[in-house]
Amino acid sequence: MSLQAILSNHVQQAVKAIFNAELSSVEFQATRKEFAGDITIVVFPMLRVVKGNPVQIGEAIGQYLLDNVEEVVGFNVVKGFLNIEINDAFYIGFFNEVKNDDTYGFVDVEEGDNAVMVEYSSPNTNKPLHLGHVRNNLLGYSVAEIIKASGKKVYKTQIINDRGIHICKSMLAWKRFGNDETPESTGLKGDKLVGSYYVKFDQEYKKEIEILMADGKTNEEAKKQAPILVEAQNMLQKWEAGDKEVVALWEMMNQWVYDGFDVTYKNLGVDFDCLYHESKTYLLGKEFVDQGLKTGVFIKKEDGSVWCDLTSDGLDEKIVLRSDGTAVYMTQDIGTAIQRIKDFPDVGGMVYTVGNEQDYHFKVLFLILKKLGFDWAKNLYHLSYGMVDLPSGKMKSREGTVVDADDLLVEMSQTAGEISEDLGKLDGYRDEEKEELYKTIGLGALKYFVLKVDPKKRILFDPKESIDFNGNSAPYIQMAYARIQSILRKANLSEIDLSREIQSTLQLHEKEKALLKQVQLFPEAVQNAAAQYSPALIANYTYDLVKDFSSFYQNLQILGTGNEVEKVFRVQLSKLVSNIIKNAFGLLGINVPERM
RNA sequence: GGAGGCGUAGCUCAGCUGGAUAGAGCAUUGCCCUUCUAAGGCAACGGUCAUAGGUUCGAAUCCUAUCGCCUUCACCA
Repeated sequence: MSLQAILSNHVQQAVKAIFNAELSSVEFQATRKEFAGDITIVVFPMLRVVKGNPVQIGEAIGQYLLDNVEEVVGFNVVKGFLNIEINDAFYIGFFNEVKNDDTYGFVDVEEGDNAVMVEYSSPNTNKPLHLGHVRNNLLGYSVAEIIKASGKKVYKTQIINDRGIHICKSMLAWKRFGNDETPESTGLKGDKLVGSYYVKFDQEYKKEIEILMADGKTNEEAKKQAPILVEAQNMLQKWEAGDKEVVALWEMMNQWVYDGFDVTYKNLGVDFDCLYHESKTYLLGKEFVDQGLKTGVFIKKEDGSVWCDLTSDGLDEKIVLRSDGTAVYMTQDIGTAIQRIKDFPDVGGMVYTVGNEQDYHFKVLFLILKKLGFDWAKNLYHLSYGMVDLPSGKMKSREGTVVDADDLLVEMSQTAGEISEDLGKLDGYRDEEKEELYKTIGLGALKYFVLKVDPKKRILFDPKESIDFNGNSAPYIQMAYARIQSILRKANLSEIDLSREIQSTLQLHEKEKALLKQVQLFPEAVQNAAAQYSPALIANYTYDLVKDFSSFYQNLQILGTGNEVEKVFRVQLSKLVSNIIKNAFGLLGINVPERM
């Protein structure tokens, strides 16, 4: 039973015994550093059922707790705050319980029927991944891990946007200007190669528009009549008709892109359990549009287009099928969602990691699925996140103002290397070991930089200012971990008996107690993060814990002074903290080094 | 115009379901490496929580209005 639960029961009993009133809940908070005590009970909310002076009520309850609860050794009341002091024995007991639990605070997966599907990444296949995708991938992956830790089964997935006019543009440019270039012949990553043709297409397109406008066409006409665009549209029609040559080219170039993406995913440390291809699912939604028409969820207009009227829900009318009967984005997403539940019947909810520019789209999608009568539709969540902007504004692929994901990863580990060299940290290590470490540190810094920010806020990324390796950053926390590993090595485990129960004769320092209080709250932090789909919560919580530990441990002779029991306790406490760091960083997808 | 989001220290951000004197990092300025890793520690400086009202014992947090920035409201995806 948790401390809060114990106290909560007793406070309710106290209120009943002293004031003859029923208290439905008790409000707790951690006692602020300036005041004596460990945990604080807020008296104000009780005034609703107990009339009187908050200070006197607090005094009465405090006295009752002191008399009746073993763990309570003192109390004081400041205004309406009842500060309770808890004895060391409770914390030492708690510590003995958890000190050897390598997964402390992190619930194991229980197989059940409450699985969650998490979608993330889902890039277009005509451009390489950039920093915006990196944020998406890191968020999605981390949220998946956090949900897992909260006790649910998770399927990671993505929908691959392999259909539509944008692919044809790259294909066409490759045919015209490609000279049979391949990733092998050029040595380029496949996604980079295809991306370069997408840019090439756009350049040609602009040229042709200018020529047409010089001929006296209006801008609008020119945009529609440019030969290269018309040709791309023809190509799309051929693709939809199943033209062999076009489909073969499409398959080849898409494969190049997938191979390129796979490299980036691997470097980012993300993965997927299953994939959905738009080209294979875009027709599925139509079936359900028909069904919805019959049940009156949708309406058909004179021109044949199908709409969903959401005005009674405060939204607009939304198109779900074009007048020519072809599918739109919404149609496809309806189909994909239904298909996923068919494929994985244990899935009871889904999380979509998609940028906040699509907030409206998902609001509508979820509403339509509800109207279609799917009971899982109430468990859909749009994990919406803000854009990553540059000082110059938005990233735009066509204008080349993007921070390329691969380049950034290389830069990060290079920076880690430079800093390490300057500090002379790794003299004497083999080159491969160094490289591995630089990756761990550089990638960690990037991931933490992105994940520590509330998902819904936009991130400003200044390439000129490198990502932090100091302060509230992954390398700081990684270093704390590495130092603890160093302590554990030097502690000479054969001499110090780590498995020994810490005796009750031990006197806890104030800071040690404060640290244990935080440790106690960690599982709750994980649950909150899962409920809110927010890795930022875990990141900031971990930093707070490590910072407290660091400032404490800086002034502490872990192996030097004190008696044997204290020494063992410090080493074990360090070990516990490092376990928590490792597990928390696992939830963020960040590795921890044994030394750095 | 309708809808949604954001606005907290010079900069980047925390601040859980309302709680005590609003917290970190960076930057600036002092100290601290014969003490298991200084990517560190201690301290100073820095705030009208966009603005104005309201709700209440109590508001950065909830409500309303205003201002500023962003997104969205396509037979694009």
